[in-house]
Amino acid sequence: MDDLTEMLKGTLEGCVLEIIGGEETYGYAITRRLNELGFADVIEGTVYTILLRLERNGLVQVAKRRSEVGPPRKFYALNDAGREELARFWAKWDYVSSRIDKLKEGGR
Amino acid sequence: MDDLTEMLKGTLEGCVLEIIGGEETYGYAITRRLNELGFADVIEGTVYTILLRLERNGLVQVAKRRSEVGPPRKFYALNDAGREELARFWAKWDYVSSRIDKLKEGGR
DNA sequence: ACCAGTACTCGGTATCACCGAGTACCACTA
DNA sequence: TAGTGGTACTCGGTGATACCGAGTACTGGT
Repeated sequence: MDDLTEMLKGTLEGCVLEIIGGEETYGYAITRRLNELGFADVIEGTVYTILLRLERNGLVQVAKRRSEVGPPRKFYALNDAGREELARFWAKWDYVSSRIDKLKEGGR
Repeated sequence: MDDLTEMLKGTLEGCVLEIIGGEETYGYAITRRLNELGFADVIEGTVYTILLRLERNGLVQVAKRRSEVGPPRKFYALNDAGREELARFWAKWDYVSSRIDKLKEGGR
């Protein structure tokens, strides 16, 4: 699949929120997870900028812990504001994707 | 529904292509159509920038015609390149939206 | 000592939807 | 005939976002 970056704008951050909401995790692992999910071209730098933004916006709780296989990891977990933002994201997604699907089915 | 602009990036252009693909039409009417479809906050300026981009990228055929109710209209129709681009857009949309829905269902 | 894999930071870029101000055409009415 | 409202398009500039590239740094194995 060719370049998806424009279409991911506004949704990738929500995907990262969802992944963090599922379990406490860290940037490198989130990137791998996104790649597995089919977003093969999403790269570490992109995920880290999202994580820094989430932190700046007070949507996550951060804890630095040592790792046995490399440098320390910054673990992210959703706080209450993050869970609310995630709910808003899915509401928006449902709204937008249903309208687009309707348009696609020739909805008039 | 609150602000959708970020989520529409990369998809709004495709929606415009789809609308033009359905029938030859013009900017003002496309905006009204998008508003009806649920994209209530999409404004004329946005649609016109998309139309100019489509024209610049050689995806549409343009014809200026007089109107009985106002200034002349620029009618847009897809050419072959536009139809190909539209097909690519829907392929991307299907790909991305299915992955995101899977993530939403807790797909692991 | 070197290297591969892991893990994060940061300055800069391109693209896109949006905004605002401007131009202009037409029909209707006071 | 001047004004108003609806129609229709243009263009310079803004902000948000994903991406890029270079850099830093820790660990374990050869």
